Amino acid sequence: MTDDTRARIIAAAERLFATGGEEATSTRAITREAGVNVAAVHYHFGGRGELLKTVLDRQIGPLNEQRLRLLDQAVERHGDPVPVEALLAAFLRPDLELIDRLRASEVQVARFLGRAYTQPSPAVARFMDSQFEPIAGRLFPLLERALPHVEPAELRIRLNLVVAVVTTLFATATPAGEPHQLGSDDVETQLARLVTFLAPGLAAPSP
Amino acid sequence: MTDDTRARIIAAAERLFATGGEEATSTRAITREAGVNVAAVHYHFGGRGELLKTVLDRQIGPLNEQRLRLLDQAVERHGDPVPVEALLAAFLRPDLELIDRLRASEVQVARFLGRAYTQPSPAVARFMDSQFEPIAGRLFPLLERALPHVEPAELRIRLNLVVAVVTTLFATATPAGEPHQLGSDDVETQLARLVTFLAPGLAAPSP
DNA sequence: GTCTATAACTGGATAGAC
DNA sequence: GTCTATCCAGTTATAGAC
Repeated sequence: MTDDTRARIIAAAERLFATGGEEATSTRAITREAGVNVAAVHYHFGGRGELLKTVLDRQIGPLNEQRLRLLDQAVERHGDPVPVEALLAAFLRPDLELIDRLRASEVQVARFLGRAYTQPSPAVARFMDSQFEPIAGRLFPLLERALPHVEPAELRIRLNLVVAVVTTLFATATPAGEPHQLGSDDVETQLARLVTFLAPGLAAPSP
Repeated sequence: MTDDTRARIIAAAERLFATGGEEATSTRAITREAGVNVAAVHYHFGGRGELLKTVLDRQIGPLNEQRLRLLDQAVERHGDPVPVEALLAAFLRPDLELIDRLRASEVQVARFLGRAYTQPSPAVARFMDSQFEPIAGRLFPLLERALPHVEPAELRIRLNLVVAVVTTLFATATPAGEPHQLGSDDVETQLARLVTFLAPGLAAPSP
């Protein structure tokens, strides 16, 4: 039952990190939730920190793969200057879908991803940066071509503000019963709202 | 020396919460930093939780007073429909100035205020809501008159997105030496950037 | 691989002497 | 008001039996 124990630990950690946040979740709570022994975490992962990185990677890895895929599709569909609205939608959709999945699951909320952005321990910070880099490397040149009238330095700052919004959407995600921050439970509506709000700011002339 | 002890505890707590975050700061660390006895926190505040609320109130209270003052000034200056840019500037300026002060002080960063937004314990969440309510009550009607073409429900959501940006500015504030997220160390420039980015999104037609 | 038992800490809180 | 001493709950981690 070695693989099973490992999987149960990961599942339990995802549930507890999601509801209570990383810092508030002890190894013992995880093993209790998983129904396995305390020592199993150290045996299978080497300690609490390694388990955390494993869990983060399992969430963010697929998210970013989807982002790259959607960006490719947007380029195919729209040709050279991809409209900024399409770029934004490709960038934001995976996040909204993930929040939606987490809200719908038995898990209460999905704030721990937001916390990974806003209050990273140094180790987590390095990890998050390394995950985001390939996305920015793909998205940024496309944004530059879509918005040639905005200076790249200004655009870089504005992209960080977009990321800031997404971050807080994670950090303040509500449970399934309560009303969604973006007003509707439908992901398409949420996406349309976000793009409508963010695209004009990205495209605004430099101050 | 009773008042002195109390003041020293508050000062030490502000320093430590600012650098390490609230959850990571123990009562014992605070009393060590303050050079007072462990029991003093319980004597003067009744416990760790009450101390935290005191510290939060000292930071956020003046911030919101300034916000209300600036909103009043904007109304005086511009007359009935205050332009959305002026409203945004009045709302955002106190935050940017506070971040700037905290960056310049001996304190490394000011992330703990961001954390109070994004990962509040239930008690802190209630406290933060009660602090924000009078601001929203003053700002929202002004926004509605400035942007009559946007439905109030839509506007409410967009205002939350604006707050999300501010939140993350706090949560990810950089130390004094490192480059500022908003590109410049000058608060006026930062404010102009933020308003330029956020105002068009607030004013956009409903999707 | 899994468990018990325990070491070695750190946390908040408080009783009681001063 | 301030201190010491102490309690007790909870944490990571690991040694060693099974």
